[in-house]
Formats: sequence, C-alpha cells, structure tokens
Amino acid sequence: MVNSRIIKQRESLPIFHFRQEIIDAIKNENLLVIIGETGSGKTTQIPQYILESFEDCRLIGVTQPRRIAAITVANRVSEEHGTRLGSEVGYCIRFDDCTSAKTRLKYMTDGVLLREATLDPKLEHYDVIIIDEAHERTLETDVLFGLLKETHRLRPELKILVMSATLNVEKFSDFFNECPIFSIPGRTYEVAINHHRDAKIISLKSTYVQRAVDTTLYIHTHEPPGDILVFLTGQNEIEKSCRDLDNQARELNYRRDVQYYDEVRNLIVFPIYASLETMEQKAIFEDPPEGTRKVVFATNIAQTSVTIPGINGYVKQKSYDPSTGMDALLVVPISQAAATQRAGRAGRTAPGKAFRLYSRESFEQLEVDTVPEIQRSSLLGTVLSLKKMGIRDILHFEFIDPPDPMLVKTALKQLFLLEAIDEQGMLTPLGDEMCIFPLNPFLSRVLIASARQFGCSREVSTIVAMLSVEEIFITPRDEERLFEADERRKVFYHSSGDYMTLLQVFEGYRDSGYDRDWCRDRYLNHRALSMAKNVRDQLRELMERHGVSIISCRQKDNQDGDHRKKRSKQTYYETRKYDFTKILEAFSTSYFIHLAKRHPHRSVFYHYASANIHTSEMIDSNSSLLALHISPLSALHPENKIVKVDSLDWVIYHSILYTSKALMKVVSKVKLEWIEEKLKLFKKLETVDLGGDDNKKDKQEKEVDDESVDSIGKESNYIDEEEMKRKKLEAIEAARQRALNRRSLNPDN
DNA sequence: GAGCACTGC
Repeated sequence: MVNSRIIKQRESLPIFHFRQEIIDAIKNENLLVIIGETGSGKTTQIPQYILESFEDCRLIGVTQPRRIAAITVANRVSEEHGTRLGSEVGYCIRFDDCTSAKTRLKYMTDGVLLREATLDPKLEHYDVIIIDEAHERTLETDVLFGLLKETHRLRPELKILVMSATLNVEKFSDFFNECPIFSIPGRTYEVAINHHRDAKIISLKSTYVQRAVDTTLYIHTHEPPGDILVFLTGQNEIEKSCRDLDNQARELNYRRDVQYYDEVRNLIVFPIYASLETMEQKAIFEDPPEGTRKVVFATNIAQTSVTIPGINGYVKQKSYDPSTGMDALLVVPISQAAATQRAGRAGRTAPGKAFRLYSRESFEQLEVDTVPEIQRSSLLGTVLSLKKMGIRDILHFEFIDPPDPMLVKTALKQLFLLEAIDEQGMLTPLGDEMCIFPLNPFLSRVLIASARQFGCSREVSTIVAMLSVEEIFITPRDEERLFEADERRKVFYHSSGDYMTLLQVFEGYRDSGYDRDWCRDRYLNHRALSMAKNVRDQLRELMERHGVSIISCRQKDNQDGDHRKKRSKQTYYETRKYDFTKILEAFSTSYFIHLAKRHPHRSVFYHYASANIHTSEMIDSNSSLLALHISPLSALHPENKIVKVDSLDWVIYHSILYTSKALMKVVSKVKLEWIEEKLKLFKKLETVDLGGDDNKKDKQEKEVDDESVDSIGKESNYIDEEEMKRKKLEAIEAARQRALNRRSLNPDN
C-alpha cells in the first residue's frame, strides 16, 4: 500500500541517516530532548520510527502549538504510513476529533493534551508523549512540562520526548533531570544579514513604517529578482505600508530607476494578518507574473504559521514585535532569537538576504530569548486547572521558567472572588464545576450562574460563545465603507449595552440561516460568527452532559412573524422581549470585578476595584489609577446616541484595550444593587491566605503607585484639563512599565 | 471619538 515513491521521499530526508541512532536513543532513554531545524523531518518521521520499531507501543501523542499544524502533519503521516486518516494515524483538535480505537499515533494541539492531563494526570493511555516545537514556549507547553515531570515520577516507564528547533535546549535537558540531547543536523540555506549602519532600535519607534517602505523600495530598485517579506506589528501599519509602497512604485521608471530592469519590471504588494478575510490571505500564495516582484507586509503570522513559497530571495527584517502584559498589548523590541527566526524565513527554499532596519549594535542589545508566554499572561485559567489536578501549592509548582509570583497571587485572588477557591485556597464545588467548560473562568462562572440562579443560560451560552471568538465587527479601511459599517452596526445596538448587542447579532445571524452574504452586507466577520456557533453548540452539549440546565429568559408574548415585518426599522431587534436584567445580573457575578463608575460630570469612568485587587483601600476611597473610556464600537458610546451619558452611572466592562487611552470593550449598564453584596468579597480578601507569600512587598509597591492616583471624590482634581491629560498619560505609561518590568523580573530574587 | 500581534481548550 505504501508506494516506492513515498519510501524514497522518506529516505531522502536528512533525518533518515540517523534513524537507527534515534531509535536506539529512544529505547535507552525515557526522557530525551531532540533538536532539529524546521524541515529536518523530525515531526513526521520520528513518530513513525517509533511506530515501526516499538510494536507493543499502544499510543503515541504528539503535540503541536497550532491546529493547522496538527491536521496537516497527521494527513501527511497517514499518507506516508499507507493508512486512512483517523485509523492508525489521527489527530485531535477542539471541534474535530479524528481518531478511533485503532489509533496508535495521535497528533494534537498542546491545549488538547493539557485538558486530557487535567482529567488524568498520569496519561495512562499513552506510552509515548512528544512535545514538539517546544522552543515556541506556549503557555500550554510550559504547563505540560511541569505536569510531565510529575508524571515521570509516577510513571517512569512513560517515554517523554521534547523536540525543539532552538540551539538553546540545555534548559529543557536541565529541567528533565539532565537527560540526553540528540541533535539532528539541519538543511537550510545561507541567509546574508545586512544591518543598518547606525540606527538605534529605540529611535525607530516613530519612523519605522516609513523606513520599512523606503528600504523595500531601495531593495526593489537595487537588488536582483526575488520576493520581499516585511515584518510589521499590526493591521494599521500594514495597510498604510501597502498604500505607500504601491503609490511610490507607480512612479518608478524601470529603465531609469531599477538596476535589474531586464528581470524586474513590476511590483505587486500584499498584506497578510490574521483578521484578513481568508480569500485575501490566499492571494499571497499565488505566483506573480514573470518579471514581477512580490512584496508581502506581514505580522508575526509569517514568522511561525505560514510558509510563503517564493519568498526565497530578499527579505527585509523589521524590528518590533507586540507582546502582551496582563491586559495590554504592547509594542516592544523583539528578542535576538525571534530576529534570527525572522531572518531564517529568507532561507527556506533558496539562499536569501535579510535587511535589518537597526544596527548590529542594537541587535546585540536585544534580549536573547523571547520571554515565555507564561511570564506575561494572566494565569487565571492555568491556576484553576492546576487546582483541579489537586496541586495545592501553585507558587512552588515546578515551572521551567517560573512566572512572577505576583501573577500567581493575582490569579488566586481572582479565583477567590469568583468563588472557585475557598479561604484556604482549596477548590470549591463551584470551582470544580467551572472546569467543565473550555472557557476563561470569568465566563464559566457566568454560565453556571445563568443556569443556577438567573434562568437565562440559553441566551448567556450564546453571548459567552460570542465573547470567546475574535472581533465580530469588521472595520474597513477606507472612509466611505467605514461610515457605512458604522451605520449597519447600529441595528444591533441594545440600550443596555454590548452583552445584549452581541446576543442580537448572533440571533440575526441565526435567522439568516447562518448566511455568509448576510454577514458581509452588515460588516460582520463570518469566520468569527461561525466559530461562535461552534463554541455555543459545544457549550450546550457540555451543559447537557453535566446537568447544567439550559433555560431561556425570553418572554413568550412575541410571535416570530411580528418582528420579521419590522426588519427595516432600527428598533427591530429590541422588539424581542428578553428579561435582559437577568442576563446582566448573571454577568455581574463575575464582572463585578470590572465595575466602573462614571465621573460626575464627564463621560469617563474609573475602575471601582479591578486592576489592583490586592488592596481594597481603593474601594473605600473610591479612587483609581486610570480614566476609562467607552470603546467607539460600543452601543453605549455617546456618539451612538443609544443612551444618554448621564443615565450611565455604573457599568461593567469585559476587557480593557490600551491605545492612546484606556478603552473599555464590551460595556453594559448595571445597577449597583445587583453587585453590592459581591463587593464584600474584596473586603474578605484582606483576611484570607490563599497560598501566596506575604503581602508586604505588594503593599509597598502599591504605595508608590498611589502617588499618581486620582480620587473621584475630589472634584478639584478635574479642573485642570492639562494636568488631567498629563496624569492620564502617566497612568498609561505606568501600566505599560509595570507590564514591561515583569519581563525582566527574576522570581528567584 | 477611532481601533488588537498570534495561538488554543
């Protein structure tokens, strides 16, 4: 069944020369690190070698950071293995389990294995676990490392392989009891790297978009044929660069301006970023006409996820990478490792060149490695999972790179506020139930409350699904369509705010028969909505299976036919009568943590008690660090005139987006009386020990922070507009600095 | 009053 062509292909891979050595190493060692460059064939071949030479091996699990990788690799391997996908070789990702009782080799996302480990920490079904692409250091892989070390103690016979592309793998080996490292020589092409003569990375901040375009044009006019890939940080920059380059390239006189005008006669520019329509994403894979140079402006998506064929010649290298703090998305310099990886994209199919917009000196000053995700994420869900697995002392859990204890403590405190853990830090029955759902714990809590207390879990499961997917509303780039999108969106706005708005969007989508064109006409992201439908279905299935009842708060007096007729009116959607108070009360059970109060005379809001929940002083003094604004996409934004600003006293928000100011995304009007009781939990926080260290240090840090705090109570603070503006900027900068500082914290000190 | 990199259960 396996034809000779496939056998030849497999034998021509560089890794094939080491087949027997690899098999021997795996036979002899139960902990092993394997290092091999992308393209060495380790992901597809090593699991097959094991399958072929360990006959009594029941099941091999191989993790990948991305869904698409798990699917494509499993496809490839099942073909090489000569079996149907899903029989002996299969894959398992969320919403798509393509395995069977026969499956012996299972590719999966690291998140899937992590969830399996939550239910069975010993991973009894498996004889071999392979953590692939370990160098990417996703949050999930890092947690798996800690768990697997424990599993190794419980089940020393389980074979654990860590596969990585980085040269810096001693860390993995050291972590796993100084286990041996097996190195596979790679096959990549030479990449010549050009640095800018003197540009400091720090000085690029404001000008790098312009410089990127200039450099691209220079390369186009001075270098031989070959495509160009440019790394930028976001959608805005990419769209602007595309426009600018396109305009400038139009003015070129090829015979006069372009050195290789015989071979380079035209230029075609593409953007690529994740939120781009799938069709537009595909465009970059097409071959350009003869003599046309292809330029792609990309986000990080091109660094790891997408290999663009034909980008084999000339690559320009960009200098910034976004990185998240707790809530904020920050633009920060990339690490040396990431810069090298980016440059490596130029050598995938032929020799290439990389142009860095910064000097060699600047390169050497960059952080050597990217800070692992676990040290710059909210650990709320992670800590809940670990608690569920019975790990009590989270602060001393064996992480390969321990997160800042502050992150762990914050997570514990939030879990206490959500009533998922008790005063001793033990998982409560409610916390145990929250683990049923693959959701952020805030949303799990809301979903359970909507079923148990408020009788609206049918609607809440829909809203929760909508909140679990990417941005629903599309914002076009050109002004005319932007205006149109703003207008179309208004149909969905609900006077109580955005949770209800999201429900109305989904119901419209459902009524359309889940129609793609319906979405396009209304500037709604079809990919996001269809994902939301998937998530909603999965949630309801889990609810049914675990006895969480699905109850609707829809009032029955309204017949479907009635509001169909009113479709053209702006008020159409609000004719559906829900007892939406119930829905908002359900959301308040978690989001009282994100309660904000409006300034008495302005349309800005202040955290009541969210960002700094490690002290409750701010509740008493009614003060906060940051002025919060309502996002322009929100139904409650003053310009939308859905609701009068002075009728908004208290709101809850879903998340904060830091731009030039702090924006609240997904905002809803609430009544304080729904929340007052819950606020007492903040008081209680002060008296409990959840397993964190002493709070002394935090208190000191807090006092320093508080010097820039505004107090809502003191009217005089708001008189000087300039002063306000300055303080606002300072507060944003302070939040930014705190997030940046976490990057360099050494938890051992 | 003007927008968020990328994953994943």
